[in-house]
Amino acid sequence: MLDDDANVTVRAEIRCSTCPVRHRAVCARADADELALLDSVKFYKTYQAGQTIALRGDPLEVLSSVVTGTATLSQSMEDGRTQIVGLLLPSDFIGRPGRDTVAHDVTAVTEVTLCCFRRKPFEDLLVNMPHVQVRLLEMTLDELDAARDWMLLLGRKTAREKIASFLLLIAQRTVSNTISNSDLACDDEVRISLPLSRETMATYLGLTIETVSRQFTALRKDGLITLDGTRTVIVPDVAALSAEVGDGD
Amino acid sequence: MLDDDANVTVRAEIRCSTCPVRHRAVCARADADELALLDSVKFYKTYQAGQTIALRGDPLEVLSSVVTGTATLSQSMEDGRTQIVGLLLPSDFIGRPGRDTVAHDVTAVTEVTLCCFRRKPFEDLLVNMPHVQVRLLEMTLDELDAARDWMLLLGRKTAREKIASFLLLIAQRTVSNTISNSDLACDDEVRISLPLSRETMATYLGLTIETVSRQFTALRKDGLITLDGTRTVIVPDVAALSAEVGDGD
DNA sequence: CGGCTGCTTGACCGTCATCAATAAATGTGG
DNA sequence: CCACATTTATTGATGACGGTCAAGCAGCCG
Repeated sequence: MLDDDANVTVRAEIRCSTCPVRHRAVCARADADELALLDSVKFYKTYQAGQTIALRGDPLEVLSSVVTGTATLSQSMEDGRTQIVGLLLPSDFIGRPGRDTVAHDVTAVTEVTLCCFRRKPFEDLLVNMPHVQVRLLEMTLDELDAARDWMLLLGRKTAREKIASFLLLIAQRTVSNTISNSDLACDDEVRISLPLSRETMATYLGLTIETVSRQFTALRKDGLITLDGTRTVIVPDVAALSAEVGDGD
Repeated sequence: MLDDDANVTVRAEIRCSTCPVRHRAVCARADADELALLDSVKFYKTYQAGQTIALRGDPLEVLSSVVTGTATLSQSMEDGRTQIVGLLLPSDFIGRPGRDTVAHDVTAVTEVTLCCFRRKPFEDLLVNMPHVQVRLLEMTLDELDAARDWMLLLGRKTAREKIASFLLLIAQRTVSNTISNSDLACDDEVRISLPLSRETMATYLGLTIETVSRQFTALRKDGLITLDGTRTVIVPDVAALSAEVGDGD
């Protein structure tokens, strides 16, 4: 995992206390002692957009938290069909203590900075960091819920519902990363800047790139969204878009 | 959760030491002290096929392990479209410490016996049961992997591939529940008795009941399976069926 | 035996994938 | 800064896979 071709490794360039994901990542509820432990062993790595961070089956040597940028977890079939099975946004955790190989391909879709720990030392430290342990279980349970919600989308939703769900998901996550966990309910229009290309969205939603494009056009023609360039979506009426999702998300 | 209409509650009718899931459930690596703690607070409940075990949004009062039988986790949309997001077979855990409401609908598909714990006491005990805590994280990570594998199936696989994947999944889980975790690679034919109806399979696979039925027929005509009644499938050549899956599962 | 439920089969149709051609955005070098 | 090349996105034409609607069939139990 975390191959070193053409990416930068820096040891502890940021103090945890000023870290942008300090209060949401796996260290969220770490006390002073725990934080000092983490701080002493952590290091940063940066990957460029498009770079592979890890491949399924690789030895799992490094665990990490996303500090900035967006990465994907994906699963592929022999003939090339691929499904993104997880979006990794700032504060999300990569890798799992107790496993020795990587379970899914990890790819940077924008420039990504990771806060890294070597796996073995981290696992050893974990015993003495009950708050981190609890937080890790909590985050894993959240991911499980998210994965299961996505299963409903993949198995049962129409292309239009998938796009609407996706836009609202990104809107929600953007809002809760800027403002402090507020819900997205304001009547104002919302500007979303998409971290993903049409192709990546298609891979995430179980669609083709053409269908994604057509649904964007359709939503635009129906006045539910406005496009500013290709990567910025304006949602004039969040409630109206929510009505397209098909369930109470 | 765990409403009491028409189901049986029995306190500690089985000793943990003779429990069929003792070595695979959340208690798998519990030591003598931990097991004694669990034993003193556990109780059993039995649900009939078709009964609702819990509904999304219910207060989460009881956590449990499946001892015998099969249950499903499912997620529904307003208009009734439903996706099964998890199969619960013996040893699987239901509910999550740290949450106070049920996240998904839980339904018994056969008669189900659960080994139950009231949530609050269980959470308190958890602090003193490190082995249980670790096992719980491990099981949650396994579930997450399984959910993500299923996302590939739901998003990218054809109906035929879905059915083949499902049959092999059940075959694998049946084998590893009888023989001790051996892999299913024997050249002999394998008999699978399906715990699910066509309808439930469809809900699990993101298909309709008609498509499931048609694919069973197609696989039968191609000599990949034989049906004995409607609930028993004989796979004469596991490798041949595996070739229909599309990836190295 | 009739009625019920669950499964299979058939006919038809819609959604989305596929193939293909532009068009727009992005990048590169002169 | 513009011409050109390359990637990314849009739009169109067509068809296949799986969904829908509907009828028949099989097993089960009173």
